[in-house]
Amino acid sequence: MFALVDCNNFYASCERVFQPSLNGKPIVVLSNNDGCVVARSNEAKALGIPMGAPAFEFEKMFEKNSVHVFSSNYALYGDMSSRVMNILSTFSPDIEIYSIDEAFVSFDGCDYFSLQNIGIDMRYKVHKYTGIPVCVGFAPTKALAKVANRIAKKFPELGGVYVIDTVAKLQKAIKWLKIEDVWGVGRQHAKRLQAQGIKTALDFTLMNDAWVKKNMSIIGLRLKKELSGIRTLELEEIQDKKSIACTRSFDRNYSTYDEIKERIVTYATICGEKLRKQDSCCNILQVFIVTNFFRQDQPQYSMGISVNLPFPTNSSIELAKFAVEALDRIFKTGYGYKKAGVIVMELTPETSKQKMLFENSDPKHLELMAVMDKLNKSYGQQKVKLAAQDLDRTWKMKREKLSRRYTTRLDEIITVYVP
DNA sequence: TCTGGGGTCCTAGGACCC
DNA sequence: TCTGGGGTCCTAGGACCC
Repeated sequence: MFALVDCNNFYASCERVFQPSLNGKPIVVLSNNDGCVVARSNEAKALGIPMGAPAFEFEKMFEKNSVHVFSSNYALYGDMSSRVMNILSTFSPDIEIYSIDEAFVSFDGCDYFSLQNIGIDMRYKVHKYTGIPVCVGFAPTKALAKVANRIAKKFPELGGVYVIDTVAKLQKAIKWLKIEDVWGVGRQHAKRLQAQGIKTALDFTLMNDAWVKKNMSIIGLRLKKELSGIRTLELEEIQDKKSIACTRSFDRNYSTYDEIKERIVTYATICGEKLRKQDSCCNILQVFIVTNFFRQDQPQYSMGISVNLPFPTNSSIELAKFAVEALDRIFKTGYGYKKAGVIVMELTPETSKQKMLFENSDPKHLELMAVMDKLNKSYGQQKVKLAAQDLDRTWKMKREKLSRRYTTRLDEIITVYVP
């Protein structure tokens, strides 16, 4: 059996741990630049605030309903996540961290244990040690564990744990689950399936294999089996990333080459840091720039370009150089740019770097980057920069409602008043 | 005025090879 | 006049996830 453990309204719950007075009150957490709503407490959901709602459109509504608004605090969420995952690892050595707020845990060979009780214990310990509420769903396949988790979340009277361990429960669950809520069925597939008269996960499992294969590829076919109780997905090992991206919207429209160039260099530097963290080099680098497509009154332009590097590298200096060369080939004046990004691909391990005949990554950079990474780790992100970056720039991203980094910075830890 | 960011996998079709 | 067959690799685009 698999367990799927999923934190409830994760980002909102993280904020609440350190401000318990907000329990029972509506909370939303915003994306970068305080742009969109990316997390909502149950109370905020009940107010009808949709996922992805643009913050500026809802400002008055937030105020009227006393919604507590937070900028995203990834230092906090990342640390809280690893605490939760550590606790889950004590229940079984076989765990797959599926995202920042959920994990699959394998309980194969535990036939004589009560999974219900294990689930209750997981919930208790995670909440006791971190303050984060979670729900647990058990089932024989991953897709069904997702379903079980959904049921645990949807029906609070179950106590946050649900086990699908009989045919009757399986049938009942997939009959209850609407097709558009199935894991792996997005908007497009849902539309096409509904057009075929498919309303529930059960209907889907009764479909013709050929149709599923043709319209949803072998992924759809696998999903169909999973929902019927036949295992096709196993726990996955943590693997190195196959591509790494740094893409950001700007705080305003940028129109000059120099402004964009500075951003591109910074994004390339960040890609370099991420590459070095997993000991990879990249062989392809992609750069894109786009104007603000919400502004129909302004001329639009978007362009990307992908460059095959002459040698694999993870040196920020070299990546920045190639990124600027790429930018030069796509930048056009006369537009207000709103977003840009650098993506690195075809990653190969640092250790198996191929020596090229004529050109190679500068070996001196290896040590230099190691020193840069070390300094930035001790003194804070982006303390040591390339000269092509804006040295005065501190943090232009809009983050007006940022909470403290309670768990990762000594100078920001929680204050306790003793009367 | 203001609208996020970072990933994965699969397929069809074209280019190319012998 | 008649004009094969079987591969591989790459890429763009589409779908999905959180």
